[in-house]
Amino acid sequence: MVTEAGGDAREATRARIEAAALELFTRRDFETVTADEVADAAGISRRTFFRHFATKADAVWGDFHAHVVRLDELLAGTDPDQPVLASICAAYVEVNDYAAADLPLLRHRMRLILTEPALQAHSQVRYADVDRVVAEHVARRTGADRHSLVPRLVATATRAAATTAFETWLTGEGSLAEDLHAAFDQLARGFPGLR
Amino acid sequence: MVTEAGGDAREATRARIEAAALELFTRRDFETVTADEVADAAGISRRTFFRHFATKADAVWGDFHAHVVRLDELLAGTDPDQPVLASICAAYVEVNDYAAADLPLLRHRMRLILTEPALQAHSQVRYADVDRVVAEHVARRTGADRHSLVPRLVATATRAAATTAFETWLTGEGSLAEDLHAAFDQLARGFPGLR
DNA sequence: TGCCCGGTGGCACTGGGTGCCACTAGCGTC
DNA sequence: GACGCTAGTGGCACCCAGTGCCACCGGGCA
Repeated sequence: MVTEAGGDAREATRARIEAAALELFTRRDFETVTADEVADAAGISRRTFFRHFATKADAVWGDFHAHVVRLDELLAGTDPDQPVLASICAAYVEVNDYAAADLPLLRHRMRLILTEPALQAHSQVRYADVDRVVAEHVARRTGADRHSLVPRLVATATRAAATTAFETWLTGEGSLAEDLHAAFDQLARGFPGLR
Repeated sequence: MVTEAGGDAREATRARIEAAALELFTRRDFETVTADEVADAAGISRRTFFRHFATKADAVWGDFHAHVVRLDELLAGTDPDQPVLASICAAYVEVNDYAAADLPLLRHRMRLILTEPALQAHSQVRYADVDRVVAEHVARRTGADRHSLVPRLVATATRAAATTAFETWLTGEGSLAEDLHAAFDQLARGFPGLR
């Protein structure tokens, strides 16, 4: 294989795989596309595909770990006077603040993740990291043990809010930030009218 | 195969598979146990295993569909004067009201589902049915479209509460009903102290 | 007896994922 | 220039989940 100047050759093939995967998965079903086909489309071997992505599903997620790290940093840097829920909402909005040019890509990606059963299932594993980070933030702010009810519950409930916001964003026309704020607002007010 | 008097022979083998699977998965890891091993332990062939359960993971869940149906009926039969969140909480408590003798089994099952990554992932698919049922209930009660923000959000958030309640129940000593009420209470009050 | 039918077992096949080995290109060292 | 090192790759064999197909076997029924 030709190594194109510098050590970012690996990053380049990774990006090529990612693009090929997203294109194929969007054009057809996720399940009917085999790893071989993605590898072919990306111009690499099946074995190499699984060296870059542990799972077929992982190719859809891009560098999600970087997002989690960023979310963690954002949460750690929030104003202690800001209400906890508001700080989580702000961090979610910030970490999902994509440039306009990247929005179509994000739409494709999220549509896949929220629609395809296999990817829906896989998302649970990825979101576990998010939950851990948020629960630790809540624990820091409240002094509670991070394994106790409130930190865990806030983490899973806010993630539920974020996921639902993504769903409404996909089907609607508003901005993602608006939808996130709307969902968090409902959550923080304890669903007014339903109590 | 010997057909043991009546048409419930199928149900009997299904129960045998389920017991063998739970026992093996609890004793070792879920992933390291092969479908062949479960089939052997249950005294049937691998092919028959997959006739009773579409997935290795499904053997852990028992007849979950019946639970969803029951939850749906409970929600449909709730008092219209009762607050919506309270009606969902009550339905969750009711559908998880196990006899004391069945609690150890439930603990094993839930520990597996909440601990093993593969089962965590699979749970997302099963819980999608629960979310649909709850969202429809909220839509009925509020008059909102069942695909709009509030019904969806209430469904995912209450499920998050229920899941978290199961986690605290597993690690603590309280009753499941208590933990469910505690989680729903936090949720319905919008997390007092965090706003 | 002949027929249907539900449950079963065996077998071959696809596809995801892994371990192992061999090859190559780049790079520094003597 | 020969040497070794390393990162990235390809190929191959293998394991395992899940499926389609066919053959068998038992019980009920005309």
